[in-house]
Amino acid sequence: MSKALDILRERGFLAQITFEEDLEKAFDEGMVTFYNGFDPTADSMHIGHYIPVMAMAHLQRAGHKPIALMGGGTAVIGDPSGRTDLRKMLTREQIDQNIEGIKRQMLKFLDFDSGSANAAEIVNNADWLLKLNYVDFIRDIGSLFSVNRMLAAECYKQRLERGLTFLEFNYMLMQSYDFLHLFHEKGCTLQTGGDDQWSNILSGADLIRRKEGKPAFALTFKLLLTTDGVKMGKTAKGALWLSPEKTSPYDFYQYFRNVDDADVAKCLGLLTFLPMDEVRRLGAMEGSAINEAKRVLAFEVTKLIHGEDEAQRAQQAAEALFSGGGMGGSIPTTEITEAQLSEDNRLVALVALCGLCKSKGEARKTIEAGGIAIDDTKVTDVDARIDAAQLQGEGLLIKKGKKSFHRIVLK
RNA sequence: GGAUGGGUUCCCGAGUGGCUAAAGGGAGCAGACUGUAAAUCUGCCGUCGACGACUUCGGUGGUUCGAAUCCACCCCCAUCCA
Repeated sequence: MSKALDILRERGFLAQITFEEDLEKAFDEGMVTFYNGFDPTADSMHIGHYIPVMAMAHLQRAGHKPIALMGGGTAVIGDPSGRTDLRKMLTREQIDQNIEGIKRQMLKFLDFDSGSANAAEIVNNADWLLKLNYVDFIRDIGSLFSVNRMLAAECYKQRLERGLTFLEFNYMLMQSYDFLHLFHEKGCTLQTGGDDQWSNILSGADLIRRKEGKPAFALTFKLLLTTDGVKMGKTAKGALWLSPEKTSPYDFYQYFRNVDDADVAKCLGLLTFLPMDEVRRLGAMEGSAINEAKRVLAFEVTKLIHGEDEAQRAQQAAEALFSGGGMGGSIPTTEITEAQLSEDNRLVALVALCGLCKSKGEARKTIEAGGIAIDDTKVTDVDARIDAAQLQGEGLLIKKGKKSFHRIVLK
């Protein structure tokens, strides 16, 4: 039974695969060790990392061994795929800290228990890349790369028109070397990643085939794009993060509660573990009935990331708020002190403080546009002030537009 | 190293001495309509205790009553040549 690939195929993960039949056979014959790269540029994953992690989880459940490679060594170069700015250099300590944060989030999806044969592992390519000797490297590895072929790769073709430094040009070699290294050290024969990584992954697999004469495979996942072709997960506040400190469970829930109709089925397959029968049933809903599917989607995804309790609370909060009025559940809340309040008790200050608006000016403009309501009453006075009494007990519910809520209570 | 063309607000991109906080588009936010969707229409869209004030047009100096716009030097980018 070729379960592993079928599962990914059915759920809509697959973008491109090399030697599909051989890979399928390898999956069927026994445990395949595979890896997926992650950039430890922050201490939390965001929704873009989620697809590979889900795919890794599916593959591990099918009996294969996942390795999460942290790009501690390559992060300092910056992947040229689709990006124009060089990334900031991070210190070793920051990177290690970030890796810890990311690992903690992966624990929910991957089994790192060393007791099992296919336990997941985390490695950091800084451990081997930083030790490389330049001359050895270009002789052993560089000699196996054809510049002509590299230039033909789609990711460089575009960059050639805009400019590409030699530093970035080397990214492909380093990533290929990672694959070779893991092939040697861990018997890793497959690299996975987002579809924007196709060229890099492919060249790694090629390197192993050429240098070792052994099979190695490349597999990419579809990127999480909205129907408009834009990367999903962009919000007013930036990326959609998996850590509750960076994106509250409520906001996280709301993001998926609000996805485009056309994206619902895709998201259910990719982002949840729901059986495909259920995914198809929900995805086929039309008109306002599809709101039910969105509820399920938002709940399931929030549950996977933040746990069932948080998901429940986010859902209750959303439903209480949208069905008119009430508090309850976990609405993002800000506590403020008497001192803060006496310093500036204008409503615009509070709205800016809690993050509903980026600045007091923006808060003022939003009020002028009729976009701010307190306890469901539209505010018309730009100079409105709030006193301590209003913040007692349950506090004050500030609403911006139709979908953003924030509660303010006195500490 | 040489020649040429460039660096404008979140992004693209006009502007070539005062009428310019800087056209237009995109993104974003808000309003109407809706299903917490999409499409459409409308408003906002540098910052601020805001009928006013302050800071922006790669950097630093200069010319001028007045500069994103002119001059000098410097930095960066692209294309061609080496």
